[in-house]
Amino acid sequence: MERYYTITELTREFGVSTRTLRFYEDEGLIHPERRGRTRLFRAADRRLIQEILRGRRIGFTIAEIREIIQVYKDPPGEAGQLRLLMKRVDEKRDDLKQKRKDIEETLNELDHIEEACLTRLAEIGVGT
Amino acid sequence: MERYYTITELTREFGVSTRTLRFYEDEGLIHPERRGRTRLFRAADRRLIQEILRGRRIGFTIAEIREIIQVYKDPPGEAGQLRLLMKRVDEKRDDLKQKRKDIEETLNELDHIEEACLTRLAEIGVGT
DNA sequence: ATTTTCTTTGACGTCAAAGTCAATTTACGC
DNA sequence: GCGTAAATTGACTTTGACGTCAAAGAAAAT
Repeated sequence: MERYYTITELTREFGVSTRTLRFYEDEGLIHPERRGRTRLFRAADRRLIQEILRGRRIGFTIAEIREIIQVYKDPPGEAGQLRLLMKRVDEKRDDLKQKRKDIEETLNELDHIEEACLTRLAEIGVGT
Repeated sequence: MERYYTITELTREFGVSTRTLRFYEDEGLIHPERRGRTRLFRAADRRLIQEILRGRRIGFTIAEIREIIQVYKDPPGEAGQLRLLMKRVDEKRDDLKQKRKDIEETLNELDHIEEACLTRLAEIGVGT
């Protein structure tokens, strides 16, 4: 018998609310099993949630996340659809590369700020 | 006489609406000059807008962006404040590093998807 | 068995970040 | 100077992503 997770176990693990997970189900991102009305999350659901949250962290909308999941679940078979998908993938890639650059730059800025703080601290409170 | 930009020039350059720039002014992120009621944007405002949009792209809230701007404009002088700031900087750094990792992973996924598309395309429509 | 502790459902609320719209006011092109 | 295009302001609306109840049904613990 495969192990399953309760909803609160997962909320604790991932730091999200039950509302969030139910919301994701309403949005068609996950489909946990049911025993009666109670949701049973399997390892596959858990992994999917991890992916969803990763998407969320980098700013994907629910719709985008759903799209990606959809593509994995049932990839388009028709050539036109495939080309369309590749175009969208390309766009997303550019988007993410820009974001990565933005992040690098901001990390540099943060370094500068921290340095400035240290310098300033050394100037005033010479202790600690 | 220094050159200035009109609001629509900037909206076109950055792909945002006038409402957005006025919103940023309302939120105290920028302070363009005025001739009568009309806003005049200087090069400094323009650069600031670039930074704001960069912050936006990586998911900073208006409040966070305002905070960063504030720190540049008038860095805290008191030791406690400085340490607090450094803590916040550290947190942000962790956050951004996680995001960078998320992006790397997602870029990999996108590569896989694209490959799969190409393979599939080769299988069906053997010509272009 | 019954208390306590989840869990679910559904409806409504909220919050950030703008979008939209209407009614004026400029500014510009000639 | 005058018409037209652009800018401003203020109010209201929207959108996405949940939060917050309340009421009621199930589970677990004693």
